[in-house]
Amino acid sequence: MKVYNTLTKKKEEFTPIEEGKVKMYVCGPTVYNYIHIGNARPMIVFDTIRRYFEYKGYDVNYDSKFTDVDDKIIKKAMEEGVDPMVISERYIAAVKEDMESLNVKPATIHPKATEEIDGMIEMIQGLIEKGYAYEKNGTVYFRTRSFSEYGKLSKKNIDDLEAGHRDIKVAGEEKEDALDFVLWKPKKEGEPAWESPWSEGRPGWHIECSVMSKKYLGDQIDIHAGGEDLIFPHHENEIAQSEAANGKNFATYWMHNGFLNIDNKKMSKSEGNFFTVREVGADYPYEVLRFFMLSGAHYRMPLNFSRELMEAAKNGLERIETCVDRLGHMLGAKAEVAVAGVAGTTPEEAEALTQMEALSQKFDSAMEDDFNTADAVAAVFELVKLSNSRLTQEFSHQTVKKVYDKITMLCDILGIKIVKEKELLDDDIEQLIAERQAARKNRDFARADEIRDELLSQGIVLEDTREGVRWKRG
RNA sequence: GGCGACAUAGCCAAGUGGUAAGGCAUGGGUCUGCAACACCCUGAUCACCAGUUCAAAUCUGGUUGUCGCCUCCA
Repeated sequence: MKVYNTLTKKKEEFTPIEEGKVKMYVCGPTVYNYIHIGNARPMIVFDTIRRYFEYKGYDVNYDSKFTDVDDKIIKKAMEEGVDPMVISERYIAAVKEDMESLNVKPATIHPKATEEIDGMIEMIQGLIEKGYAYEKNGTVYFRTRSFSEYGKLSKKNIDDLEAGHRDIKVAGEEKEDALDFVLWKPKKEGEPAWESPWSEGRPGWHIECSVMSKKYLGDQIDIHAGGEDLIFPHHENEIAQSEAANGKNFATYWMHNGFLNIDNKKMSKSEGNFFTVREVGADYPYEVLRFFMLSGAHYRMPLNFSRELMEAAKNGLERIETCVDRLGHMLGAKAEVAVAGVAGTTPEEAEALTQMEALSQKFDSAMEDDFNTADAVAAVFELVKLSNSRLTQEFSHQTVKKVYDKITMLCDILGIKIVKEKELLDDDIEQLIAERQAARKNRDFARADEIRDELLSQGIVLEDTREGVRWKRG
């Protein structure tokens, strides 16, 4: 399995620290609002990567934090006149709902920053003792230049940073060096705060991840992931903190997803061009959004979002759903002959199964190559084509079942729910469908169409297939 | 100013040396009472220039263009 590593800028063979286990940490959202579709990209991408590892038999320990204390949360709390905890708890609940909608598995552990303050104080203390950090008037800074490898992830030259045009010295007049960043800051009036040896205050953003990763996964982890914008300074600072504090290499592989853009421009609140997951969910089934994210581009590439692209994704996904639905019906209709015949006994069946295995291999190869989901989806489409064009009622139950299981399993690795739960229709709707069939038999097409239109108005779409009438929610 | 990514058919997109996967859309056809589904057919020499090679979308150099990071940000 090959993984692209931001640290080395190469695809590398994946070798876990501990045989058969994957320890991965994914930076989670700051909970001050409903998540937007850009936040959803890493969730979906890294959930899919996790699912693939699990499919390959790895025991995955997946750690993803919530930043539940931060300026934006405090600001929102003040606006609403409530405790910041009210805000963070509200949006943590919302994020979890959105994750479930998107079929993102809950992490093994979802630590919250406010519940890990002790560990942060401990790590900061250790950094001070080792000379990597210092305190000034209640604020603790990381002494960036003391960590010799600073810049190794973002490939930044520390002197270029200082010479850069950016005005780094905003509020840091008391810092020893403009590059130093905050580990602990004293509270301002009305802000939530915790006791510490230096001041009553709260931790800096970067230290959270170093601590929440160490506590639940240990000093060294296999994969650390997040959006590409986190490479600098967030992940660079995490490396400095963790490696300085623990004296060990932090993460073996650093993975970063590309951005999701709107009209080829980065989403931003100031531009007003962002959509929440819920807004998109109101217009499209959630699995379409997930499918779009996985099929629309490789995870490291930028991905453009538009209604047109979502429509294309919706149509494509429906093609897969229709295929699986058909196979499901074939299996249902043939249930009584389940024991008849052995899979692959006819040349046609054997040939179909051989091709199925080849496509399954193609899927795996795509995923093995730095999780190329777009290519993996292509393999699924080819499987659909194989099924639609080759599988007939003549095939044995076992062969059909194998193809059905294969497609649904591959979709499951991608986290795409392809099989709709069996819904039951009302008796009177069943009655109408039966009546329409009778009308069709009598060539009373006017009545048949009338019934079809009536059902359509109730959101039920009828399709007359060779295998009988099928319905779906439109 | 520093660092980096990308440029493949109408649209999205895979493809890192041997003459271009897949999806969406379009057009034609088959099936069907009709519709829908499905199936068959239909399309690109890979931004441009130069070089390396028997052979390049795929390697090297350059040009142009788009985007990102350097500040909270997935």
